[in-house]
Amino acid sequence: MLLRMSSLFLRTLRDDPADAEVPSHKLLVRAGYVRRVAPGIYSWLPLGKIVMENVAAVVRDEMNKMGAQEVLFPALLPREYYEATGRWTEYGDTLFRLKDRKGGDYLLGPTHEELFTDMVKGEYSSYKDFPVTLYQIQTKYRDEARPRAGILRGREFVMKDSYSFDLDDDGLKRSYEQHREAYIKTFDRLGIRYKICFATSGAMGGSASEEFLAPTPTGEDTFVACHSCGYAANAEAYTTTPPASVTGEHPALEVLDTPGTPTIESLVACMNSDHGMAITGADTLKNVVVKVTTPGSTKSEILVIGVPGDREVDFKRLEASLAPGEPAIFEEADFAKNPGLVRGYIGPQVLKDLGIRYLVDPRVVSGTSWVTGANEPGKHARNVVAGRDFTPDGTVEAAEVRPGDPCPRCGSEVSLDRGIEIGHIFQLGRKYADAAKLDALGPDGKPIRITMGSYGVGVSRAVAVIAEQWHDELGLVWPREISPADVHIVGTGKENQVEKALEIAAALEARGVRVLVDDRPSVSPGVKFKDSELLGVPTVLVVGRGLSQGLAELRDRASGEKQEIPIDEAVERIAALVEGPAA
RNA sequence: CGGGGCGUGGCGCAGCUUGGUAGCGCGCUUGCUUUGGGAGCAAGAAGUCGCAGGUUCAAAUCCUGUCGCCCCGACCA
Repeated sequence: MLLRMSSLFLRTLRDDPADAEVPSHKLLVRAGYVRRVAPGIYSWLPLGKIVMENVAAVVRDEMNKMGAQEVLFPALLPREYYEATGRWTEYGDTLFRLKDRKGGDYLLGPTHEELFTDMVKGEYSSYKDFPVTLYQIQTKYRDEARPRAGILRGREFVMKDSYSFDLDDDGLKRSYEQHREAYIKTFDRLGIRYKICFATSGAMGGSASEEFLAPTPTGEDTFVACHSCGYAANAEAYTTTPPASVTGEHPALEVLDTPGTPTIESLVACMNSDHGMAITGADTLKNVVVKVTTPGSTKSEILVIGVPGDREVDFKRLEASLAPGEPAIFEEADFAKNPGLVRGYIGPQVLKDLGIRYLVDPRVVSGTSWVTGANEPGKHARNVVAGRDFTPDGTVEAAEVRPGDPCPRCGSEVSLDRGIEIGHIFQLGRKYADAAKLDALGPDGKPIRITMGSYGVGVSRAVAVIAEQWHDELGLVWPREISPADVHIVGTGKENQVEKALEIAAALEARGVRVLVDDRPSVSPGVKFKDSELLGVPTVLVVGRGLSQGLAELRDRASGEKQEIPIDEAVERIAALVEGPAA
């Protein structure tokens, strides 16, 4: 491959685009890899297209190596497939919907579980056919409420999704492990730093699920990591370690006057000054009311969540815990309709009588004593003992996770970081197989319900993540396998320098090296250097003022190292770099 | 959906308070000079000032409405 900048469809920008915030977005636009067309929708220019293909090629290679077979489904799909699994309605506004000329409902596929399942059902029917794993690299569509961060989170994006079909749980486990290994190899090759995190399976049901999160400051997912045992989990999947249950006598429950204390802060201050206590927010029990709806039903249930007063309820964690139920904030109007719930002074003592379900943080174990609301305006109670004065209906992971919280595996302190999801592996189980009645006929003549796994890699997102993790103040710094070229040859000013650059470029191309050569006439050296730094090709060869002494300059984009080399050795030196020490 | 900001040549922005010739930088075209760090000089091309209505002799500027976009939050791969 040989790209000449004199004719390459490329325009680099000196200024950051006004609408870009994150580094990958700014750089991919400035370096002329992508251009925005509509919110969350981007065009890929020649260099960007090459980079995306390179990422796709790595993903494809690793999928093929693990024995998966590539297929391709349409992006434009009729409603009926998503009707059968209920997702036409469940997916909500995120689904891009459209009508054909006859008024028939169509959608742009956000994922393709239904199609894969249906295809396997159509072709395979014997246990001898299984297991099988299929994948595709497709453009997906999600009408996100708020697309952001350029390529990182678009409404149109390229994704590799694969599905495994197995006869039993052990087979599913094997398929899952194979994908896990393949993903590790894939992301290693892509040069992405990542953390494999336990994840919640959410509304999709199923059991084991892990996310590959690439840590970056601009990430949207929060994950918990333990640096002593290596445990890592999406914040939604973090499990709180409950203290041992407490036995022993507590003084009787006592109701105190605490006027004007609807918040934990004011309550703590009042207790300590007016009632001779020495407590912190952690000694109080905060009770948060939510209403929960289940998809497909219009009724909502009132639910009270009890967490230690020093912690906020993390709505994402609560949602994950309650899935498929969807919690919503209890509003003024709701309180008005439920006079038993006194806003700011709710205590669990009366919930049983009100017939309201009460779930508590795992730290609220039997025998613990709390300061909490007395269900009357201006009054709180102390010595409210779990198991004596109230009995929760269960526990719930809803409280926020904080750095320093205990690791559920080894007890050390965990840290919190942000990351971007680049891969997700997921033991789906039989939800889709059940919906499609996907069976194989067993050796005994009886049908076996197939069990599935689903696995995704964000291909276009990976491009942005690599840019996010591999750049400096000068521009992009691509890992070689992803880079649009192996070497960027800069021929500065003088005509003979450009000629020599082209000559070396041709020789390298003949060796199978992918070359980008800056042969633009009458462009000043400064501009060419800046562009080479912005574009981020890993190796840069400058054919310039040294030419008359038979020298060229070899630069490493990542380290910034420069060295003068005899120009006659340039081809060999570069070929060696590209082919690697082993080859 | 809540909060904040912005719509002016391809890109980045000024002008709006106080109405009167549409301006700057980058990029682009032509010529000459220049050629190791986003060159210089000269001459050019390119804008329904988001849209609609109103006020006015006159609107990018004032008023009303509307559409769109970006950022933060809520929500999602």
